Amino acid sequence: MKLFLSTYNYKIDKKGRISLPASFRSCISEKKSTEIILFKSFKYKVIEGCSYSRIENISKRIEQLDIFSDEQDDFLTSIFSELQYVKLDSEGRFTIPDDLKEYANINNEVTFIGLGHSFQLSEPKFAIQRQNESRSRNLEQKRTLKTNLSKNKNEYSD
Amino acid sequence: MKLFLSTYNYKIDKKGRISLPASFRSCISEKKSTEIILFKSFKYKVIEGCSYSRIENISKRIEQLDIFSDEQDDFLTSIFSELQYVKLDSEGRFTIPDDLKEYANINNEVTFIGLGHSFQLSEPKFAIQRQNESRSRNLEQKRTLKTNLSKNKNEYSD
DNA sequence: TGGGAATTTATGGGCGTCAATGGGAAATTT
DNA sequence: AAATTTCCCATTGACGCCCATAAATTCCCA
Repeated sequence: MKLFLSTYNYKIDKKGRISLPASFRSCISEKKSTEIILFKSFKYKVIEGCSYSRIENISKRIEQLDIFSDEQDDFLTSIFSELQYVKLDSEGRFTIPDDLKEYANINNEVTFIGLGHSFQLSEPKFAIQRQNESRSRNLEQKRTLKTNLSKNKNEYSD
Repeated sequence: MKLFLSTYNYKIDKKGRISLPASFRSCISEKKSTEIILFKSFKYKVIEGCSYSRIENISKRIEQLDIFSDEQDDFLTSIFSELQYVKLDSEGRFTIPDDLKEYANINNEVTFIGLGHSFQLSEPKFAIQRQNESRSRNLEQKRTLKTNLSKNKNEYSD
């Protein structure tokens, strides 16, 4: 599976439809999938999205690995119950469910943010704010970043 | 994987296209890849580039961080959302996204600088300036060159 | 080893396709 | 029937694909 990358700004049309960025479509189209999964981010007032296969993987990890405390498990369970299937039309567009739209303060415009195996949908101004925040937090903690990135260097050929 | 080496000066044509140096193409063509990844350098007003497989490796490292930790979250947001897929045409050319062009003050001409596992795209005059600076810094620190090489390796690995 | 042939590279331009967006008509629902 | 959803078609600008060419590079063979 290709990774969800980059940032896109799209408009919601009068009928409430919005295009999933073409590069995102190719991230979920292994079996010409016409569905995505959307849910409320538990951290921020944004919508989280991913492919169905991602949900399957997370589910397996929770079952097999015992690394989650009861508390976290409950947390995850509550997230799963909020997952929604969302269909894409023949042009690759979809409609954001009302409750999610409200949760993320989304009106006419949406910013898609790629996060590797998932993506976020958010109100454009809030998206910029979040990107700035995480960038500056990363810069402040530069040393942690370097250590982590170079630690496993030898495992990879490039 | 072959390393990105050397320096090249290429022109942007009327349609906004520019050739990826042939030697760079052979660095990403493991599976006849026709995509590169571009993003704003964290350090300078230049564009950074690499192969997709390099991003996959970084992704794997980030995945090893705790799920839902602020650390992982900030990495995902600040790194992946800033990366852009850029396709090469059948002649090995690509178009530099407008926001990156603006960030690096690029107009008609571009200097490619090989950096081993990645490369940089910059405004030609700025490229010369940067090369002079780093050359003189290296001369000043001649005695500690060996030590610095291993240290710098990590700095440039992202 | 030299020098011409074949290939590759950097660059140019035409044109068809696709992406993002808009809107109407048919199908479904209440 | 009114409202919502699904399917189909339209538009515009950007981009991919194709073909072309001149310069540079590599290859080959005498």
